[in-house]
Amino acid sequence: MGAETSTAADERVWTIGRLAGRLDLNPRTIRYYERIGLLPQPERTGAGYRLYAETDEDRVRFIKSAQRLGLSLGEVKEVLALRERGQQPCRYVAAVIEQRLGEVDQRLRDLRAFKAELSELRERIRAGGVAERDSAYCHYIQSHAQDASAA
Amino acid sequence: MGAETSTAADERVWTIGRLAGRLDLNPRTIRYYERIGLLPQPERTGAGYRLYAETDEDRVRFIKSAQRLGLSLGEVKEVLALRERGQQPCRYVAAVIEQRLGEVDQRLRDLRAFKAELSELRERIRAGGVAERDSAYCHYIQSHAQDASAA
DNA sequence: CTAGACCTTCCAGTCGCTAGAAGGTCAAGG
DNA sequence: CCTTGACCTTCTAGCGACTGGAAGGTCTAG
Repeated sequence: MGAETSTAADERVWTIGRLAGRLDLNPRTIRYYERIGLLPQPERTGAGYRLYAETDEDRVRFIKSAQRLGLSLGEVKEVLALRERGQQPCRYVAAVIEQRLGEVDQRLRDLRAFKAELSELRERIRAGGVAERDSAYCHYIQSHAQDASAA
Repeated sequence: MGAETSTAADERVWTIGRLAGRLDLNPRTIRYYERIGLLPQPERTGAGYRLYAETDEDRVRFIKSAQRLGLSLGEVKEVLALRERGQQPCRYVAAVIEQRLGEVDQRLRDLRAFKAELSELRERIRAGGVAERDSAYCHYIQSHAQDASAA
């Protein structure tokens, strides 16, 4: 817990578990990010333990923020790569946001339709409306499918 | 295309490609269903070609209907297994439908919140409100994340 | 000195397919 | 008879974003 490290003044250094704790993540997730190239190869102790500092924490936080906005890890990687090439990733980000919004709208429409369908089926189940005639598999599902294709 | 087969009168028989064509599926999907135990081992020709009849088509149609109602293939397998044990799967199905409805509601709430967040970020991007000050990664994402955590 | 909490690596599983590779089979046409 | 090309077979591996187990090394507190 001492503050002395070899190089910088306040270069706090954590093992993977501590970093994961700060970020509320599974250590495996951090290794995974490293493996797919989202995080650089960290320094190691003599025993091979990974060592992390604040820059790594920032980077993971950024990844998580971007993820929360619907960027895939592949897209996050692209953003990070653009930055590393000294370019502005923001145009790219803006395009992804735009695309994601379209997808969210579509998904909302789908989900609302799906909910209506499920609700209708539930009503029918509640009402006991489907007789216990022997349909091959499950009469709830099959009569529902029939009605849906008929409509 | 002849109607004569060895056993039953009108036992139409198709290869996997024809069955897939009727169902508008990839043949690989049908093999996949077989592999995970959703479809029984079909008869084979001397050359090893799979042979299917109407009962198989019905079964796949049922699988697809159930899937459309949000059952996972694991749950479909359970339904099928119940049927094969001579039990009524409908109670099980009703429970799954109920659960799925809850999940859909939750997902709708999440998605609406997510859309609001994305829209707000888009507005900000459009307005050009975020200055081009050099934040470490992408100022759109980071300023958004800050605001979100502050709120 | 030992317990147990951490760390390392590698391999495999999740879900619902989908694709590639390498090879066998079949019907039609030249 | 032979070839072409569309079909079929199997095996393996990939997608995304992790997560888990196994087998072993390391570190710290009591």
